[in-house]
Amino acid sequence: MAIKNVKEQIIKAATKEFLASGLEGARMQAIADKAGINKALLHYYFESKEKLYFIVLKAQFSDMIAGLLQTFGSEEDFEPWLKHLIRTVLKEITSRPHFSRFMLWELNAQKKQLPRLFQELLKERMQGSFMQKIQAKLDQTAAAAYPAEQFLLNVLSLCIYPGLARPLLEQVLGKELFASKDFITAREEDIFQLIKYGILERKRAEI
Amino acid sequence: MAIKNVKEQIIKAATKEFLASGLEGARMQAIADKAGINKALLHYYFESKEKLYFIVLKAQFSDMIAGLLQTFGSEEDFEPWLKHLIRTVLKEITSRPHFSRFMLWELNAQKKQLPRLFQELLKERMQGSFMQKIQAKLDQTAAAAYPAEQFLLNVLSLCIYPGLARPLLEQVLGKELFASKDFITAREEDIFQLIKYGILERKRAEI
DNA sequence: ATTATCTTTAACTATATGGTTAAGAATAAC
DNA sequence: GTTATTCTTAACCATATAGTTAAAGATAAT
Repeated sequence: MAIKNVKEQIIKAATKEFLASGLEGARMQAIADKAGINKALLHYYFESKEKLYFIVLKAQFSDMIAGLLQTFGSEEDFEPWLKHLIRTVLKEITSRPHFSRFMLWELNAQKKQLPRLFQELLKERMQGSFMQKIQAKLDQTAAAAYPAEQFLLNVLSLCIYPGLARPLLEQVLGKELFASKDFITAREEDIFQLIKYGILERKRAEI
Repeated sequence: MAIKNVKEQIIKAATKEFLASGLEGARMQAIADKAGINKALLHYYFESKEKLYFIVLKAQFSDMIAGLLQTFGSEEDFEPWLKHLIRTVLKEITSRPHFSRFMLWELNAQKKQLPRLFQELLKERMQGSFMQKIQAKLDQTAAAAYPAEQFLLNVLSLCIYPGLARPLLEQVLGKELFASKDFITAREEDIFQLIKYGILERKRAEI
């Protein structure tokens, strides 16, 4: 049976197309081409563009959330936990080069449906309060009472933005930078140090 | 003569529409509506969607770059300079809520034209090497030899990402957070502290 | 072999949208 | 008052694209 194979190929192709071009920008013909089939067969398996779109999206959300939430809640001391966290976010982001870009764009364009879908999946996967866990981790350290929201913003910003703005930054910083293999590992270490010293040492200095 | 008035209104409307929806997603009818005129008059003043698009874009790029480059090159000591820099980036970003989002999306979609336009404007406005100035500033401090690229990435990430991901983050952190007036000022201070301690104290600790 | 399922081909419909056109109305310039 | 410019109306064209359809071919299941 070639069924599942083709369905899988369609989803794969559709994922690429939707993440690269959004719902409006995506072309059903392009999806069919990428999947190596024709439009008629595409509609034989999937009713409409919208249906296919939400199937793709749900899968993407789930994958992403799964990897992240697990790491956020892991039972480690602060420093190894932070390192682990940074590495995971960087890995999840770089392994899905178009996902965050897509999210930021599409969450604004399709403002009714996507936030709801996202919210549902978050609730489904998240047991207990997520922010409280982060706060608890912080409270084990010299940075006790440092707000978990700021912490989360810092980690996400530092990990996600560079990959997001890569095409832009390459114009300013030069094409070579991001291409270098060491860059991500160097970046990983730098983010760790920045947050460690930026939060812990600041608190120590304040006392 | 009502000419300039209408042209201005069209540009204003087009800017909104293009930044919100991109080149493909923007609708000429929507631009005409927003400008309070009809499609015929729109084409009476502007040949085509593409032409209008690039006029809008060039203006936006110029505005943005102007404000930023000035601050980056200002002659101040490190700490006031950093504070000034962070404040300016935050201001430029929050005053153009759709611009960075648009850039990240569209730079990828229209990959030939936009980077070239961006590059041209950067060269035009930038005298002397931009990164070298940043490095010079860093070298005045305890963080001498801290790479200017990492520094720039850190500042931009921390300032730009939260505004960018706001709709997403509000799902996780709650709607109230960003709405609060103090949030931006608190964020401004936190970014400053984070970079100051994260870079300077780290270097001191390493010695 | 026969049947059910999968797949292609190719023409077709419906709709949205960028852009045009021509006639005329309103407004300014002279 | 006459002319040139600005603006509206409303119909129109061309094109792109989501989706359909019908007929036939290929492949697997029985």
